[in-house]
Amino acid sequence: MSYSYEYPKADHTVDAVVFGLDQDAVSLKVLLIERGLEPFRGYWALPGGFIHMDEDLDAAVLRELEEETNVKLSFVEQLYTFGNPNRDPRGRVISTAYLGLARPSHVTVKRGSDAASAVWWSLDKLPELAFDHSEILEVGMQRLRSKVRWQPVGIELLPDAFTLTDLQQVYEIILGRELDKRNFRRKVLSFGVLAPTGETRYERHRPARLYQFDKDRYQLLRKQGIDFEV
Amino acid sequence: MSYSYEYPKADHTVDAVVFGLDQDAVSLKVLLIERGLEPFRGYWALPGGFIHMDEDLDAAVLRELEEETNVKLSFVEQLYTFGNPNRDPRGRVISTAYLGLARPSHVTVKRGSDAASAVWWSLDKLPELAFDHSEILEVGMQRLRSKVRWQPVGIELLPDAFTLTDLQQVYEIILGRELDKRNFRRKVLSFGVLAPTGETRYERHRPARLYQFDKDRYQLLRKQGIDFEV
DNA sequence: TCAAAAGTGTTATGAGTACACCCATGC
DNA sequence: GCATGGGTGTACTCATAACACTTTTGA
Repeated sequence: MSYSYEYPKADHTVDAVVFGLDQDAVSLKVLLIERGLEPFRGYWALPGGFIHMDEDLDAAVLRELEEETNVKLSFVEQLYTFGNPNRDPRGRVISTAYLGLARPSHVTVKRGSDAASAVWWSLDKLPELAFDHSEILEVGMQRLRSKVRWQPVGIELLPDAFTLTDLQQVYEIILGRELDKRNFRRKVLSFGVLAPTGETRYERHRPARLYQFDKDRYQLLRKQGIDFEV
Repeated sequence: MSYSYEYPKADHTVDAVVFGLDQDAVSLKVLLIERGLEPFRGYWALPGGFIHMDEDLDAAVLRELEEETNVKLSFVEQLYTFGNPNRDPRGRVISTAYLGLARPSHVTVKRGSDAASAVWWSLDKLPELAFDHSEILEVGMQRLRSKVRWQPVGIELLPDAFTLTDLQQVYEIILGRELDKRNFRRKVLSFGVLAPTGETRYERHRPARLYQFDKDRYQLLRKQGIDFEV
């Protein structure tokens, strides 16, 4: 069975909006690459590239991310497909954008493939981006903000063990407002998806209890339709 | 400036999951076409087709819908992009799916283009669908159900003037559960986006007040971050 | 006068929010 | 002993949810 289409075809790319935390867990960063090829050579852009003919879109994102930045994701979901006919000077290029989250421990940026370099950029001092990537980034940020209200997104950004203050800071960064410590703790603990490791972390002051995320219990509650609004 | 890519390219289509109400406003239907061409000739499928090189994705959906079914939408948004390499026997075809809503008054299905026929199907007795369209339809249904909790989706399915009982029935259909009449009315009226037309509709029993949707006021409240959970 | 859908308020419960002080450690 | 962040409980407000009867019309 063979069907042939001879008319011109669009190209298809994937691009990833990947967020991660700074080491001090106090600011949110986005992963950008410096383009090594035309067009927009020397500009900063979202990591991504052309899909292969035999790979799924999700696989293409992970591959491109691995090739260009060596970053592995703790979370990924499809964001939106951008198809404006003029969004790419090379011609008709449709791009499916993904939202990704990475833990700090997994971030070891390397040189590779089409990218001249790859760096975590602070969201408050971004460079001009190639193509329509500013628009894509904005959509990614909106999605992150709306996700955080219903799902324990913060956990995907933190290391395996973390303190409740760490977690609260992540939520405050993403939501862009301060939260009450007592209310926050009561709320997140009431979900029953956080378990103390028994360990503590001491840095200069009173040691803080470390917690870990109980993924099985989370999946169970999700199936029961439980929301996790903070 | 010219960049040429000679490797094989995927095709790109759009498909639409379009919901509408039956005349009696008591059941939710989905718009399907009967395929007139191979592959899956004679099967039922979501309306859609190949995008043109110079048109935006949104425009492509509306065009295909117009060509195949003559249905105009009161609401449309992008749903998800399906890119499994084996989803289409013709080869690599990536499809961006859209969610659409149509008012009953706008529904006048016609013959045209690739479709042998176009019909509103009840959701509880669907035929086997072509390609991965069952999966796409399921994603559309999920999106509709999650949207209904935050946005006055019901209004996009009803005619310009409607009774509160109409509106409640729409919500009950989409949510799949019964709602309390008094609570529902208090809630939807409290948003302040419904205005009585002054008219009533009488059919056999006590006449019901007709309402219309105040779109300007709705946009205003949305900008203020107001949610519309029912 | 009866059948059928339209329309209307009150109460109880639970969630969200605001708020201030003591505790454990390093220096 | 003091500076610093860790850790805890109560009271108020507001939204949700449960619940039953009267009104208006056509037949």
